[in-house]
Amino acid sequence: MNSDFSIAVHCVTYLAQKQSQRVTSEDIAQSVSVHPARLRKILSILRKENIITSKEGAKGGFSLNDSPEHITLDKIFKITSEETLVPKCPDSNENCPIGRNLSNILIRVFHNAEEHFLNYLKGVTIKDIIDEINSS
Amino acid sequence: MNSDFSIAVHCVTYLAQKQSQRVTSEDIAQSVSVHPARLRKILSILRKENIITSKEGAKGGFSLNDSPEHITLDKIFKITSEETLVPKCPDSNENCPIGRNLSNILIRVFHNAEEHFLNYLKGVTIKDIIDEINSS
DNA sequence: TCAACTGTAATCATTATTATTACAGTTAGG
DNA sequence: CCTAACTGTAATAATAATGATTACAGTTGA
Repeated sequence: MNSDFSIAVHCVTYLAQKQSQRVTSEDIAQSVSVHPARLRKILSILRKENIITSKEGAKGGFSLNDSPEHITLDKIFKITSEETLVPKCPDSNENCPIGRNLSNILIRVFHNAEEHFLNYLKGVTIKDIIDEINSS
Repeated sequence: MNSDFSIAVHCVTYLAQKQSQRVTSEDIAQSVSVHPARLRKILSILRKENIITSKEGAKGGFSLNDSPEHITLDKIFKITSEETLVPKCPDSNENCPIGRNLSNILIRVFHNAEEHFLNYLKGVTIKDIIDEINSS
């Protein structure tokens, strides 16, 4: 798993703190310590899902599109990292009854496990995170 | 996440099918399609946790130490891949209130989410997997 | 028109993962 | 007690994934 998810959460949290002000990828990069070009790629995913809005050109930038209490972490996880929990199985021996079947079975098991994982994340919103930050 | 977990499950399932026969890492490698030296490293973890037994020397090899219905996937996940679900956060800006606090908050959130994940895996045993293999 | 942005692809550097080699230590069986 | 067949483990090399950086076309406000 790469760190797109945690970076995305960071971006959204950052934008939420800035209210509806428009901020540049350069600004956000200051907080996340990640290259603006990479941020823009991740922000682009969030935009396609309507979580944020972007504006090109001078005085352009990014801003939040939804309220922090409506943005749940499972949504962000799904769009940035879905399926990354499913383990890669080596392509095992097709002639072995275990090798042949195991990978599909494990993928199914992991699918279900990921669902439990997401189900928990569904209960956590950006507002929860902001509250935690403010109380610490 | 590397594929140690799925390889470990494969090994245990394989040994379970072989009953208490002793098999070599070379044998298992045939089924998993992974280098014997890597398998021995993973098998070594399983041995330390008493899931399997190993015997060195001529006629040596590996065999299962526990019954398939008692071996749950969460156990295997924990010993091979614990904490791998927690996303790596870039070391964000200490001078930014969000950067400073977010990584700890996310780690906590992911801890909890991983627990839900493991909780599901706890309900799946090696016997379940063998049954699925046999019925397919 | 130009400076300040986003959007995106291409390239390069770094890190993680995996395969392979090597060899010391153990053991069964002659 | 020798030797072939194993495990245990470290070291090295190859490959793949991730991330940083550069580059530049396209958009926009002033």
